[in-house]
Order: sequence, then C-alpha cells, then structure tokens
Amino acid sequence: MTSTTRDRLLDAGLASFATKGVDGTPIVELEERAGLASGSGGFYRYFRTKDDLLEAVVRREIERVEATSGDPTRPQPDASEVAGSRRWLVERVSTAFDLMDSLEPLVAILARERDRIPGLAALIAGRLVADGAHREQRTIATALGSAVEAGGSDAPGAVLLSAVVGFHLSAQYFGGSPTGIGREEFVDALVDLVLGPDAP
Amino acid sequence: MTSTTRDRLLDAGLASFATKGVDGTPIVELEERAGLASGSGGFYRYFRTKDDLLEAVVRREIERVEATSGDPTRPQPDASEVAGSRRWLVERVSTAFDLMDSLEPLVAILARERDRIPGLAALIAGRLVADGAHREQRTIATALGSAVEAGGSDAPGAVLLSAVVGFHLSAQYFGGSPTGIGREEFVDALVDLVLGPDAP
DNA sequence: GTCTATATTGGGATAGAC
DNA sequence: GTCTATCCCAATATAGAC
Repeated sequence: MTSTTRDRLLDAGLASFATKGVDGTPIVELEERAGLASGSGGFYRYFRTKDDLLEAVVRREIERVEATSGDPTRPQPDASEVAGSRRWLVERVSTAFDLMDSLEPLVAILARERDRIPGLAALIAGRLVADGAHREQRTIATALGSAVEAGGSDAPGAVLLSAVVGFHLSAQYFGGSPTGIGREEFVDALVDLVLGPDAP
Repeated sequence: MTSTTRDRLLDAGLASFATKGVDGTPIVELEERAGLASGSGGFYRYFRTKDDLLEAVVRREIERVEATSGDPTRPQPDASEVAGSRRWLVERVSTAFDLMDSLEPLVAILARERDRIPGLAALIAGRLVADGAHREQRTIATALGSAVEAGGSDAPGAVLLSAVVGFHLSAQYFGGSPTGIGREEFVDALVDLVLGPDAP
C-alpha cells in the first residue's frame, strides 16, 4: 500500500484546492506537498495542467465516497429498527451528517471551481445527488408516508435532507454553529418536527 | 443619482468576484467593466489592491441587504394574519427564499474568499446571520410554540431556515433543482411538515 | 523518475503626461 | 481624473542532465 507520487499529488490537490482554491495553489506547492523538489517540473510527469489534476481529484473523490457509501464494514441500519420510528430516523439523519462531513473538501472545491471545468457540477450532481441523495430522499419519504401523510411525493424527504445540508453548510461557511444551536439539538428538533415529540 | 467610477468598480467587483472569483478576475477586466481604459492604472485611483475592493464590495453588499430588509416599501406581513397560521408561515418561508435570492452573489463570494480577508466570514456571520437570521428563527420558533410544542428553544425555527438555505444552495451549486422538486412544492412540503397538512 | 536551470508570460503596480 | 507606457514579479511550462 505504498502511496505513489501520483497519489500524493492527488492528495495535495484535494487539500490545497479545497482550502485555497486552484488559482491560489501554485504548482510548486503541490510538488512540495507530494515530496518532490520545490520548483522542479516533476508535477508535469503526471499531469499536463492544474485543471487536469483538478478533474482527476474530483473523480477520485467521487469514487471514494461512492465506495465508502457501499462499504460493507459500514454500520448497517439495524434490521430490528422499524422504518419510520424515531430511532430509525435519528440514524438516517446522523448518517446524512456524516456523509456531509466526508464530502466537505469536495463541496468546498465545487463551490469555487464550479465553472472551471465544463460539466464538473453536472458530474457531481449526477453521481452523488441524483443517485445517492435522490434514493435516500425517496426512502425517507416512503417510510414517512405512514407517519405523516401518504401522497407519493418525495418532498418530505427532500425537506429533511435540505435541512441537514443547510445546517452543515452554514456551519462550514461561518465557522461553528451559526444558529446558536448544536448538531445534537438540531437533530432532535428535526426529528421532533417530522414525527412529533412523542413518537415511538 | 449619477453612478461614480468608484460605484461602477464596486459593481464590477461584485459581479466578477461572484462568478469568477477574485484570483480569476484581472484588474484589467474591472477597469473595462467600469468604463475605464483597459490596462490603465485607473483602478488604483480608487482602491489600493483587489483585496481592498473585495472588502468594500462585501461591506456595501451587507449594507444594501440590511437596508432593503428594513425597507418600508417592502410588503409587510399582513397584520390580519395569525402568527403561526399556514398562510403566515408560507409568507415567512417565501421571504426567506427571496432573501437568499438577493444574497446569492454575496454567498458565492463568501464561499470562495472566506479565508482571504481575516474576519470576512465573521463580518457576514455577525451582521446577517446573528442579527437577521437569528431574530427570524426566534420569531418562527415562538409562533410555532403554540402549533408544535412549547419549549423555549429556537431549534424549530433553525430547522426551518436551514431547510430553505439547504434547498437554495443545492440549487445554486448544481443548477436547477437537484432534488427533482420545485420551489413551490418544497415550500408546501415544508409547511405541511411543520403544521400538519390540514392546519388553518 | 527526479533533479537544476531557464525561457516565457500574464497580471499587479507605478511614473508621469494630458 | 484618466490616459500611455513601463517595470517587475510570480507562476507556468520546458529542456536536458543525472
């Protein structure tokens, strides 16, 4: 499992692009972080341009997230949980928060470099949102159908996921908790709102 | 109301910084957009650096939003509306969406340039979030106290605003509606979730 | 595969005329 | 207050030795 120079360049790109942006990251810095001599053209042995690296970073990161989402070692929802129960929903919401945590660098890159590579936003949107979030939102909406209101719409699931995304991004952008409310309290309130405060 | 060159530079900065970032915007472009000769140092008569302009842009934008939020010509909530009623809540949520719309350039800038100027995030967080959103979230939570559950916590208001923020940012980042659900349907689902589908 | 050295350029910034 | 002209540097990119 020795990390190749190419891997280390990808790591360097992910970290630097997320925090300082592509334009804010000189190629020299990528070389240093990857253990190459500062100022040497070593970078160009692996990527033609910074945009080239950017695209590779995004693709690898999407695959990583998709892989860990389907990771069999990941804690599975307890089969004994009743879909739509309070504990089930708390688990779902917590998982969504964890996913947002692991997506943080990718989201930071997306926010900055959206227009830099044609189809980059569409790529992320298609793979992660359309596939992952869409399915999750449908699962939640379906399970909630009994608890809230049958209707066949995914909208309740969308509301739930949007709330998680909004809370997480606000915290990420402003640092700390902008609402003055911690994550645990937020999750409780969200679940209360959906199920009512004295659901099973 | 003749717009000064300084004003036009601020306009140019807002538009270009929001779409292409500070690093992606050469000073030449700012000069052109402001009607100055391309390549002339005209920019420097008004701002010392691009970061200087960035800070001025953010400050002006915050003041503008604060001013229009308190604008007396803005449609006021109908006094006949019962706080906590369905129509009242729809109105609140719609207002929050409108605010997000008008904040779009500022949010785009914040997402990119957060770390560029010390205290920029804190500035926006303090003025807009702490003051505006915090108060709104408390208003909603208080009004909902009767409809949902008395408890004294702002959390339900925070959930509501977070959902709006999450939906809006997702649409902004991915283009179109990532959830496959339109804004109207989303608002309906959000209000249903909070009040129940057959509230007054 | 990685280094030293260097060519090239895009863009930030200034001087001084008008 | 705006222009022309120019300096300067940081960063991309390449050539060629090891």
